Amino acid sequence: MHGYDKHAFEPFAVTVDLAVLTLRAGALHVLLVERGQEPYAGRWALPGGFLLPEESAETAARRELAEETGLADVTGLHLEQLRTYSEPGRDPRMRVVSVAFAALLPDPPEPHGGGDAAEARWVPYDKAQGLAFDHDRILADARDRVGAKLEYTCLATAFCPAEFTLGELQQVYETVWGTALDRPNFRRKVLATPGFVEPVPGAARLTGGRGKPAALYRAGPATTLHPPLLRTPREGRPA
Amino acid sequence: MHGYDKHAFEPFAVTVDLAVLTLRAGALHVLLVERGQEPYAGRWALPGGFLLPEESAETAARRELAEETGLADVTGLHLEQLRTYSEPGRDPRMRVVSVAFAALLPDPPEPHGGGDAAEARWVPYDKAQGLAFDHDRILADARDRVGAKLEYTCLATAFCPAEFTLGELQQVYETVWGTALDRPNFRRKVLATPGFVEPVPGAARLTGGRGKPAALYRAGPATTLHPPLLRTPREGRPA
DNA sequence: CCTTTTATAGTCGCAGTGACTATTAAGGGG
DNA sequence: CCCCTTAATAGTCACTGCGACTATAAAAGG
Repeated sequence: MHGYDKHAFEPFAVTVDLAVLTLRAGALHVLLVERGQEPYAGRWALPGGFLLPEESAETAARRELAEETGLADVTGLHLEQLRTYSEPGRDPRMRVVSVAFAALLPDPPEPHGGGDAAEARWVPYDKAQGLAFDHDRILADARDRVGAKLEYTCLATAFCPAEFTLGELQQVYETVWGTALDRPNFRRKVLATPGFVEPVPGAARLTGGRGKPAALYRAGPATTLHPPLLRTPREGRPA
Repeated sequence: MHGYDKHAFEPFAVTVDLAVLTLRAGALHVLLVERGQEPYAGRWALPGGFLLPEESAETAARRELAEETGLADVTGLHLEQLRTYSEPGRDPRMRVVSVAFAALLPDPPEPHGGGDAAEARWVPYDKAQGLAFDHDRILADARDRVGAKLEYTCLATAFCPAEFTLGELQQVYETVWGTALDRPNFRRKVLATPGFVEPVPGAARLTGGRGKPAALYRAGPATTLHPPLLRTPREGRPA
């Protein structure tokens, strides 16, 4: 009803919390910071902080992302607003409303404890439990959201560098979903989806490893996948 | 970084805004209220209001929903958190962070202007333009979200009464998506999806109209649709 | 040279689906 | 009462997307 002029209103502290996700060594990792103060001193938590007076939540999230990762340029990175957590009592000291974001990084830098001396570290998703506040829930929501959006959007390319192989793209799906995918079928599906990826014309090659060199692709103009790349549980195959 | 103890923080006003959607006469309608005060006096806006000190955003949204619709019991209604709008300047008077929700109603009551004398009215979605604040955008986001979730969740039943015919369910899809669907195919698809709907055993009948009476169904236990009910394949190269 | 490894190409069969036709069960008008 | 209309329900058919699988190509290593 927006009767600002008639009703008194309670002021709230507004923060952003970030679930910064990346892939390291074939496993999903999340950036955590160690809390130096009460409450939850010594516990790990998602990076985050207060909104400044002239910032939107998105702006604040991107600022925190830059501070926490130490990356010079975070403008190209995918930021996804998850939802807002506003339960009374989620912070024992005061009433805090927090807007949660997921951020997807292709190449994880070694983090420095940003402005606030607290240590920052990449932690495998499965080991990231017992976080401060309601951050366990936020992190779980982030993974759910990202996993779901892989199905019907081009979000997977946000985990990849500018140029990538189809094998790397497939690893994104396999790692986030925790399932194995058939390589020829994945390839057929991705290439059949218009605008998902486009080949890098200057031919290919990559991966100093063994085997036949793979062709390079970059993200295409599409944002949504038609038809979607559906998750179908499949037993692990002998790799 | 949650350095509450080190940094000063700005207090914000936190509100909820509701896009209350329903189907009347085969068209999507939204509940709007007329503003009585500046800014935007005389303009239509989405219902909403401030969070009370001990309320979560969801609780506040449900309270506002009850006040604005005059419904005695809103506990069964579907509330969907959309996103949070926090751009500075979205309210010309003060810094307001607003958590937006979509609410889905099966049977639209005639609204009374809730607590705040302002008039409330059902407006066809297509006519709801030029709203106050950034409510045009919130309303568009609500429709996008609902339309998308119809594809892969059971959300459509939230627009239907406890018992409904497949024809009514199909009208939900057709109205929200703005496309016509083939009736036999829709029927086949819905019945083939386990847990989507279940027949009301006491046989059927409804709709005082002409034609063969339709069987009645109620919502099933499923929440997601496997496989999804995809919208008419729209090919695209956006941008 | 052969083996291993990884990328890429192609085949086969089934399930889901779009387009369409047919049948059933009501009401209304002559 | 008969017939027309209306709407729900049943069934057909061809195409396609996809899962499962096999085969070939191009590199590195021994």
